[in-house]
Amino acid sequence: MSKAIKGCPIDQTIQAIAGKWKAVIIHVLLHTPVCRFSELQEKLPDCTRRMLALQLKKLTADGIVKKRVYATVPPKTEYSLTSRGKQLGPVIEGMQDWGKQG
Amino acid sequence: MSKAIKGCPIDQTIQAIAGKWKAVIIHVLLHTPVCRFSELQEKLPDCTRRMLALQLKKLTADGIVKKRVYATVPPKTEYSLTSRGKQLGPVIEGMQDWGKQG
DNA sequence: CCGTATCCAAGTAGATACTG
DNA sequence: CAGTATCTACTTGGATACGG
Repeated sequence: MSKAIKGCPIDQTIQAIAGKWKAVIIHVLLHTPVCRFSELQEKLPDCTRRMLALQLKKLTADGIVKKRVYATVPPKTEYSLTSRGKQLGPVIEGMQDWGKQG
Repeated sequence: MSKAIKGCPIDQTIQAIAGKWKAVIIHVLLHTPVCRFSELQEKLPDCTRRMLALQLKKLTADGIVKKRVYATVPPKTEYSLTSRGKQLGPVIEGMQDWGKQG
């Protein structure tokens, strides 16, 4: 999302969870700690495969989500939150609560 | 930000605070409850007048910020959080904390 | 099953100049 | 002082088709 604001912690966080899907993906992973790609798809039916893969990549790059790949046939991957990712729990739940009151 | 995800509270919240500036504007207003336009400019030197005005408009439309205009010369406006806006406090502070650890 | 590639529409952000 | 207008560049998100 364009450029970061220098020395602004909030902006760091915004960049990490911004976009249409990242926060909801984290929310799913908070309640389902280990998730396969197809599970995430089922839980987020409005998110295309492309967007899901893209956002998971960003989340992984930011150290929020970790990915485990099993070299099996058919392939299998599991996504889960890192400890840093889990620390976003209160923020995400707070967003959930606020949204429910809207 | 494109279209809302049906029946998803988190998405509501994301849409309300997304973008490069809205969350930091709210943060300023949490610590300086009543702010003139020029005060906000001073506190957010990297935000152009245009962006500041735009985001304040969205925040006002979403019922997070309220605006008070004094019909004086020179003109004077004051921005503050609505009660609904203040309820975002914990979320915004949580984002601040998480970002500081990054 | 788990993605990537390509293409396109829409939104977001910045620079700059102008106004009541 | 507190905005708006215009013009442009970049980013995001969706549809669809293809690949390991």
